[in-house]
Amino acid sequence: MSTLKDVAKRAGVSISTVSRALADNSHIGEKTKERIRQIADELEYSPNYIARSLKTKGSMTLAYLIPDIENLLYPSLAVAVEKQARALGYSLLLCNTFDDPDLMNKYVRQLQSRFVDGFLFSTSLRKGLNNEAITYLKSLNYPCVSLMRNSPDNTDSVIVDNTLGAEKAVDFLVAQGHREIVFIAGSDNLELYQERFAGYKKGLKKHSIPYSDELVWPGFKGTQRIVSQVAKEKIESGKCPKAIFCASDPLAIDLLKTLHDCKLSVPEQVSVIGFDNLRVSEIFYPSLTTIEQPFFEMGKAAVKLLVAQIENPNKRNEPNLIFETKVIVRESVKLSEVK
Amino acid sequence: MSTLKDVAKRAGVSISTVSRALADNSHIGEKTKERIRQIADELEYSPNYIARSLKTKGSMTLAYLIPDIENLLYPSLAVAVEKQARALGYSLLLCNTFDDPDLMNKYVRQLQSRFVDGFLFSTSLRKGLNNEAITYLKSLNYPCVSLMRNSPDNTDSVIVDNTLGAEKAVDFLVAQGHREIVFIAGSDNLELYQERFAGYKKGLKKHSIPYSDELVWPGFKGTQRIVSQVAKEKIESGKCPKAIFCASDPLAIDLLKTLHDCKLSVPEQVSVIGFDNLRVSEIFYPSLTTIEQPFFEMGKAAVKLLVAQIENPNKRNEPNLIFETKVIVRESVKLSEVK
DNA sequence: GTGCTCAATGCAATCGTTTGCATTACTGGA
DNA sequence: TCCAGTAATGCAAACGATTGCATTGAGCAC
Repeated sequence: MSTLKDVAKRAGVSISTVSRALADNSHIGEKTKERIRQIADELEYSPNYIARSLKTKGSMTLAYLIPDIENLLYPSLAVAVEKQARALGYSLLLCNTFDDPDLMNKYVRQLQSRFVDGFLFSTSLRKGLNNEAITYLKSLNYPCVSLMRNSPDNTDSVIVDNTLGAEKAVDFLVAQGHREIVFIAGSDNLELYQERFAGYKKGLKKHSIPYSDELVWPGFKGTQRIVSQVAKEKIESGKCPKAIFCASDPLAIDLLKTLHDCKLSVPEQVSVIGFDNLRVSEIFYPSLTTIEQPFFEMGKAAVKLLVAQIENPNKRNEPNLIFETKVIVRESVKLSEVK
Repeated sequence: MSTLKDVAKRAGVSISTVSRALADNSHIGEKTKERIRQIADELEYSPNYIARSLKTKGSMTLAYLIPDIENLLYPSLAVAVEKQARALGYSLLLCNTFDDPDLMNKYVRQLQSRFVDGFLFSTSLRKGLNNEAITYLKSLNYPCVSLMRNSPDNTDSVIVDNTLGAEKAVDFLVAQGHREIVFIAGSDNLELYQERFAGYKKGLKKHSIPYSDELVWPGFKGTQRIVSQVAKEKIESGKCPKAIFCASDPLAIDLLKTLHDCKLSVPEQVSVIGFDNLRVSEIFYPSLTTIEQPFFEMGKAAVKLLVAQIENPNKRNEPNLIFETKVIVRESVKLSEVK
C-alpha cells in the first residue's frame, strides 16, 4: 500500500501537493496534476480512509442497524436503503443486532468513533425499555433516523400509517361481504402492532360490527410466533371464522399453512388478509391478499432524511414522514360476487 | 466526545499514562489506574477507534460481502457468521454488492483501508470473469475466505460437496421408485450449479438410467428465474415427469407454485426435490423435500478459518473445507410404499 | 552517604491524511 | 528594471491514539 508520501517522493514534490493534486484542487498546475495522477496510478495509490477520516471527521458512510436479518422485511428495506445511499454518494454498512441492547451499543459506539456519518435503525422499541444506543446518539446530536418504527426522543422517522392500513384491511373484507373477522395479533410490545390492532377495532366500529375479545387470537408469545398452535386449537374446537386478518405477512403465511393442514380451503372456506406485502407473499398459494407498505420508497426517503441531517446539521425537518398503505388484491380473500 | 488528552489533563498525568492505565498495562501503579479509570468514566471517555486503528492497523472487525441480501440463503449465512465472529471477539459488517464488480472493488478498498481485519465473501464467480476485488486482496495477502463458493487464487473456501449432494438427491428419488427424473438447471455460469448438474448425471448413470438432454429444463435465463414459464409449457405440451429435481430451493418453490396452478398435485402426481434447505422450504405445502447444506456450521467454520489467517498470517491451512449434505425428507416426494 | 535496582511515569515520534499560512516563482505593466 | 499580483508549491500543525525509550524517584544494601 503506497501512501501520499511515496507518491510525493517519486514525483519530487511535497505531500500537500500530491494531496491537493489528487483532490483536483485548483491551486495546482495542470501538468503537475497530470503527472501526479500518473505516478499515483503507477504506484497503485489508494487513499487511507482511516487517516482521512481522522482529519475530516467524516467517512461518507451510513450504517443501518437491523434487528433480525432473517426477517424477510429487512433485506428488502436494506436494498432500498443501499441503493439510495449509493445514489447520494454514501456507502452502507449493515449490522445485525438481534435487538440486543448491548450489541447495539457496541456497534453504535464503534461505528460512531469510526466516523460513520449517520445511522438508520429499525429497532424494535419495546415498550418502556428505552433504547440506550439511540438515546446516546441523540444526546450527541448525531444524525439518525428510524425506519418503520416511530421512535422516542423525537428522532426523525419514516413510518407507515398502521392504523389506517389496518382499517383498510377491514374495509376491504367488509366490502367483500365479510362481517365475522378474526384478528391475529402481533407481539404486543411493539407499537406498530398496537396501532394495527387499533385500526382493526376502528374498522369494526365504522361498520357497526360488534367487537369482542373472542375475535382476537394471539399470534405471538414473546418473540415466538404461535399462530399455528392457536389456530389449530380454535379450529379443532369448531371456531373457524370466515375471514381472518393477520397483523403481519409472516403470521398470515403460517396461518395459510395451518389452514391447509386442517384441510380448510382458502379462500373458499376462509379468507385471509395479511399486512406487509413481503416478496414471498406473492408466491404462496393461494397468493396472499395483503396491505402493502411501500418499502422501497420508505427506505429511500429515510436515507434522504438522514443525508439532509448530515449536510444541514442545524435545520430540522418534519419529525415524522408517514407513508400510505394500499390493499393488494390477490387470491387469499374471496371476492364478493356482486362486485 | 472526550479524548485521552482530556482525561490526562483532568488527572494531571500524561496521555501515555492514561493510555496505559486504561489498557491495564502493568507499568502503571494500581492507585493511579483506579483514579484514571474513575475520571475516564466521569468524562464518558470512549476510545477513538479510528485513531487506534491508524496506529495498530487492526480493528477487530470482519466484513462479509453478500451478493444479494434478498436471496434467502444469505441472511441465514450472515447470522451464522455474525454469531461466530462475535464469539471470537470480532464485529461484523455486512455489505450488499449486487455482484457488481465495481461496487465490490469500492467496498473492499474502503474497508481494507479502514483496517477491517479480514473479508468473507459469497460472491458469484462468473466463469471467465475473474473477480478483481478478490485478486486485489490476494495480491496484498489480505486474509479472506470464500463461503459457499470455490474461489480462484486458491483462497481458502468453505463449500459443500455439490456433486455428491445432487447424487444423493437422485439416489433418494430412485430409492422411492422413480426412474423418470427431470433436472431443472441453475444458471450455468455458476460453478456450483454445474457441479449439481454433474452430480445429477452421475446419479443417473449409477442407476443405469439413460440420460438425455430432454430431461434437463432450463431454470434460468441470465439471472432471471424462468422455471414457471418453462414448466408450464412442458406440462401443457403433455410432458410431465413423475419426479423433478431442482438445482435450488428457490427454483423448487417456483415450481411448486406452477404445479399447483396447473392443478397437478404434489407428491401424488409429481414428486419434487430441491437443494439448499432454506428456512422457507419447510413452511411451503407440501413442505419441500430437499438437500440440506449445513449453513450454520459452514458460516462458523468460515469465520474460524478467517480468524486463523488473521492471527497466524504465516501458517497456511487447508485451502478447502468441504461439508457434507444430507437429504431432508418432507412431503414433496412420494415415498415408495414398500419402504 | 553512595550507588544500584526497579517501578512508575513522561516525552516524543509515529500512523497517513488535510489544510491554513508562508513562501517561491513567474507574469505583465509602468 | 522593478514591483505588484497571482499562481504554484511547501511547511508544519493538527486529528487521537500507541509505544520505545528516557527520566524520575523511592527503596534498599553496602
